Amino acid sequence: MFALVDCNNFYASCEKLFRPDLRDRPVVVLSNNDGCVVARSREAKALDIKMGVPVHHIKAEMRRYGIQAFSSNYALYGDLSRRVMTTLETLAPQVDVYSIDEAFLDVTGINRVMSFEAFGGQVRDTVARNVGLPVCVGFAPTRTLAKLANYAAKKYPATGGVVGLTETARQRRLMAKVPVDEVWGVGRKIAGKLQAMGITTALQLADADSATVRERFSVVLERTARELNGIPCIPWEDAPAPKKQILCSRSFGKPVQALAGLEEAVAHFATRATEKLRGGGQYAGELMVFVRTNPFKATAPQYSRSSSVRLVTPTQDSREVVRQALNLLRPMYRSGYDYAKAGVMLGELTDETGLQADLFEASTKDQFSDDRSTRLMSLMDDINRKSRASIRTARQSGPAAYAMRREHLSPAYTTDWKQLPRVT
DNA sequence: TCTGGGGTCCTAGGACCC
DNA sequence: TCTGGGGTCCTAGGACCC
Repeated sequence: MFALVDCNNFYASCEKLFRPDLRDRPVVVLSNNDGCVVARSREAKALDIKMGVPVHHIKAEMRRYGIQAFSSNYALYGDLSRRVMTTLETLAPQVDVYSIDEAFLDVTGINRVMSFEAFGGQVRDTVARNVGLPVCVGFAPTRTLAKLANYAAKKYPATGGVVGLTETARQRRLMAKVPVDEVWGVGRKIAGKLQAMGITTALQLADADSATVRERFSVVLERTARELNGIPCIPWEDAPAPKKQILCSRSFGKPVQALAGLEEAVAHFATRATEKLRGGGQYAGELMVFVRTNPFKATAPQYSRSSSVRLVTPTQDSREVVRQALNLLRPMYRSGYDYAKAGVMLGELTDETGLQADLFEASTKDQFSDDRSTRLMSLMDDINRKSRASIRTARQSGPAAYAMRREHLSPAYTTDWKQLPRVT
C-alpha cells in the first residue's frame, strides 16, 4: 500500500512560513530571472492566476489585489524540503522522495495498527509541528491511484486533507469524476488524443481495452491504465537509481554578446555540474555545451548550437570539465548575437567501478588514483560548502554579467547565520 | 524591458552483425 | 513469378513529471 504525501503550494507555503503577515494574502513565486509564475498560494489560485504565466502579463492583477511576489529561493525550499522528508522518514519504513515537495511512503500493514485515515492525520500533524508546512495525504494500492487520492484530498477540503482509496468501489466513484488529464502520466498531448477517442474521465481510461491502449499509445499509458485498476506496475526500488545525466543551465539576467561573458557563464555551469557529479560519487564520460539566443524575441537574429565530446577517461575534476567545456564553446561562438541562455550537460555517468583506462596513456594506476586531483576537489567542496563559491576556477569571475534577476528574493532564513529571522 | 530548470522513459528508424 | 531471419546498438525526438 502506498501513501503519497504532497506539500500544499510548496514554494508559496515556504515563503509564508516566515511571513505571518502574509497568512491570508495571495502570494506567487517566480521562476529564475523573475520571469513567470511557478507557484501560487491558495488565495492566488482563487484569483485565477495561472501556472506558468509570464509575470508581465499579470502586472495589473498584482497591483489590484496586492499579490505579493517572491523570487525563487531554492536555498530556503531545499532546506525545508529536507526537513519534511526527514520527518516522513521517522513515520514510515520506506520513503521514496519523488520531488522537492512530495514523497511516496510504504504503509503496508499500518492498517493493522490504525486506519489509514488516522495515520494520514498523524502525518499531517507531525509535519505541521516539526516543519510548519501543510501537506495532503492519499492512500491507495498503486502509485497512480495514490496520486489521485492526493488530488482529491487537495481538491475537496471536506476530506480534511486525507483520502484513502483502498476499495475498488471508492476508486471508481472518484475516477468517474476526475478528468483524464488529471491522471499522473497523462499530459496535454495524450489527453487530447484520448478525448478525441471519447475517453474524458479517469474511469474511462481505466476501463479501456489495454491492448488498444498499448497499440494506439504506448506501454507507458498501458501501465498507467493498469495502475488505475489497482495493479501495481511501478514497484519499490531497492536503492534510488543513479543519475544518468546532470544538467546545469540558466537564462541570463540580461543578454550577453561577448565570448568572454559566455566563457564565464559556461565555466560556472561546468563547475556547478561537476560539483553535483562528485556529490553523487560519479564520473562523467560525456560533456555537452549549448548556447542560444532568446527564441521569444522573434525580431532578433536567432542562433542556437550545441556541441559535445566523449571523454576518453571519465572525470570528476572541475578543472578538466571546465577546460573541455570552453574548448567546445569557442568554435561555436559567433559574434553579433544576443545570447540569452547557456548550459552544460554531463552524460555517460558512471561510478568508480565503471572506469575504463585509456589504452594509450600511462599506467592504469596513475589514471585512477590521481590523489592530487581527488584531494584538491574534496578540499574545494569542503570550503565551498562552508562559504558558497569561495574557491572558483579562474574563468569564473564575479559578479557575473549574466547574473539572474532576483528582485523579490526573501532571506535564506534557515541556511545562513546572517539571515536568521528575528523575533522582536 | 518581459516566457524556468532539471530530469526520466519510450519509440522509431538506421546501421550493422551473422 | 522471385530477394531470410533474427538480433544489437545508437540516436533523435517526443512525451511525461515537478
